[in-house]
Amino acid sequence: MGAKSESKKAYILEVARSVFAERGFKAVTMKDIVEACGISRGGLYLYYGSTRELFLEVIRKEVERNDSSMEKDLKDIVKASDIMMVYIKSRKKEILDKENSLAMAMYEFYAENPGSKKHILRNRFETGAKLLEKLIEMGVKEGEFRCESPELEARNMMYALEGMEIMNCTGSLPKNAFDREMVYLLSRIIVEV
Amino acid sequence: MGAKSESKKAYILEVARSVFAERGFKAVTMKDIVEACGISRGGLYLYYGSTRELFLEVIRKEVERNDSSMEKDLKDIVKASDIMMVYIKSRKKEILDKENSLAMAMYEFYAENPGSKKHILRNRFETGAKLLEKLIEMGVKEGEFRCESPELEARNMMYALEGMEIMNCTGSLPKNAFDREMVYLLSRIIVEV
Amino acid sequence: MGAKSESKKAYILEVARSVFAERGFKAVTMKDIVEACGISRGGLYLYYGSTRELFLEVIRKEVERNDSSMEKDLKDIVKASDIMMVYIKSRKKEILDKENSLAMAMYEFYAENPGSKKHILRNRFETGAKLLEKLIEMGVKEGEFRCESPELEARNMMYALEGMEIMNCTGSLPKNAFDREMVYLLSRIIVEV
Amino acid sequence: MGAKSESKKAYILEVARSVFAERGFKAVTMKDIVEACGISRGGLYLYYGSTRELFLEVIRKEVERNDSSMEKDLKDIVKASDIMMVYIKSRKKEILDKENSLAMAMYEFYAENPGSKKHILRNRFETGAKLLEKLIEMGVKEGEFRCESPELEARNMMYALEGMEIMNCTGSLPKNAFDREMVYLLSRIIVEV
DNA sequence: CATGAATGAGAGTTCATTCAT
DNA sequence: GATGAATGAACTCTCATTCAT
Repeated sequence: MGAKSESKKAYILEVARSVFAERGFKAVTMKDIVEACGISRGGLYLYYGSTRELFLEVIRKEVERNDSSMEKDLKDIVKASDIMMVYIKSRKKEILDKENSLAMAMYEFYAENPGSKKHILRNRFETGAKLLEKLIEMGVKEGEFRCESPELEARNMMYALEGMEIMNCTGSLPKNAFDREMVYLLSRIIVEV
Repeated sequence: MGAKSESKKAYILEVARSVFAERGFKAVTMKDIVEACGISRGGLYLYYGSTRELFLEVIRKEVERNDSSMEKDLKDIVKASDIMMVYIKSRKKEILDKENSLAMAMYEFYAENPGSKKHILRNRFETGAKLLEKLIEMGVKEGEFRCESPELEARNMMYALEGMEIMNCTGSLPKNAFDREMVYLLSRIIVEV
Repeated sequence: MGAKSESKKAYILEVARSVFAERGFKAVTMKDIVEACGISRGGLYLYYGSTRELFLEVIRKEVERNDSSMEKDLKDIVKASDIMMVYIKSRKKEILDKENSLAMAMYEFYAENPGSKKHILRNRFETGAKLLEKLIEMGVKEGEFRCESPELEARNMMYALEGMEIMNCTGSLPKNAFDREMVYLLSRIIVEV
Repeated sequence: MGAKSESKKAYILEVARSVFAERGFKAVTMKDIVEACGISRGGLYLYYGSTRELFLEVIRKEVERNDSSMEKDLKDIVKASDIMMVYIKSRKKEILDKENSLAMAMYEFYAENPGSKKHILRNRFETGAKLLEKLIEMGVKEGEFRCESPELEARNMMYALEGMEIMNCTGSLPKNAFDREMVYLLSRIIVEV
């Protein structure tokens, strides 16, 4: 156990991720994965026993990747508004890149498994809200931002991001809507010079 | 002539609605509907030929119901903030009543049929945004509200509502989060006496 | 029994005949008949209990019709070759008018019920062979024809007719093939003047 | 690719052939094949996706078999009348061996697919007619046969064979009828010594 | 007589999962 | 480890047949 071919396991996971991104969670069958990977049916079962198991692993990797990617981008940045821009851009990419996004798959998965540990969606929200809150507080201290309730403002931003993500998944987010909303959100807290 | 028994058709639709509310769209099979209705396999096909057909009918009825329910509630109301409260309460009920909500089913459905006519989600967003914008404008005129950009404020509210809806579907919306957010949103525009 | 509406029974039979002519025997369902007739499911069962029952009745009528039609055409004809031409023309119409022919349906039916009484196909062959034999004999006596074995010649003609019929049913009889064959068959027995 | 077990594929085909021979084309279901083969439902679909696909393959093999069987029998034969006897005997076997004949199944199949490429019935007729024509010509040259129009004589023989085949399928060909007809056909062209 | 809603048996098809090689 | 043939459960859909009205 645990041994086998680590590289093959990783390969399967990578392919599975793209399948989930394209088709969501429920619609994906083990057969789909087998075919997308170009391996044998039995071969897949050697590594993963169900789409559920596969998906859990996919999102575990996803979390890791996101964490490290943010960390990298945040090195050497000092201004709060700059960090916020980095975060917003990263979410923008995530939200608008429908082809490559696991969002819908995760919505489907957690709709069926709401109590799941390591709830990546809940986690993403809380982490993001906390980050934004800190940034706003930092910005207020530095005189960049003005805001009476950084926590609530941060949460409002996060809700709006979630809203735009699901709307984009269902094809109901107009072009430019993301940018307009972001400009508006920032305009509410930025101190004009 | 689409006649058959109108009451039975309505009964099936009602049952189907609850099945979709409980299980989403993709996971529901005709067999599920048959069993939930307590009728025969062939009996269901007499009225509806697929889950898709059923679902489209369910949401058509849903739209009708919502429209008429809002209209009823809006009679005799004159203050903008009162109307806004009615709207918010109606959305609150919709969003938090997970057992009874078609939200997840609609997300799944439109994720697969993004270009669909009568896109109820897009429609709901646009209608709501327009309504809130008008209300804010009215409120500003009456001195109840203050707001520099009613359109953007309204859209932000709608995005936040969408965000809370999907978060609730996936079990990631904490209790009270809805109320806290609403209080915050209102606090931003309400003129304190 | 036997009473009901005779005209409706006849109407159903007429419609059923055209359905069998178009689709053969096996492929036809009671539902097809119901729809073609524009009556109710129960209504059809009031008169006929199965496609088999219907088909048997259809071919019973068919025999009657053919018998009487030949008789009519044969009145006042005296020359053997003229009568033969009438018979050949009547078979030509039957064989080539694919849209309206019950041939394929009958082949299917008797392939499943080879021992059936009132075997219309066997009957048609024997009757036709006997007729042609008599005609050839008559023609020989009158000096119109020459033929050493009227019986075998007649049977050969009948086999060829059957062969062309099934070939036409399956789309493998070329245009003009019927006429060429008939000219050849007649050329073998006609005495040139 | 299309590999799986070649022997099993062949086994299925062999069983399917006998089922088609017994029941025709339309009446045969995938379930029938499954049961006759003693394999699982899914197992059959691994190899063939429909009765149509199966049938097409069955007749493709049939053509191959017939071609090679004729070739084998024709080695070392020199007299035209001998070759003709071989052909007639091969058709006799085909026509009279009802249990084992695909004739009715092919009639049903092509009645539904008249325009089909590789129309085996049309082909069989044309090939047979051409062969008989050549043989008659050869025989005439050698003084074995006498015939004014080998082409038309050959076609007449083929039509008669077709006629007897369908009549046998439907149970309307009397015993000995085949032999009587053949004797007659040959008597018309054979030069008595 | 006539209707047509309702039933349930049965065919088609797909896939998760196992297992001999 | 890896393969892919094989199985059987589950789902979709159609129709012959019945029966209350």
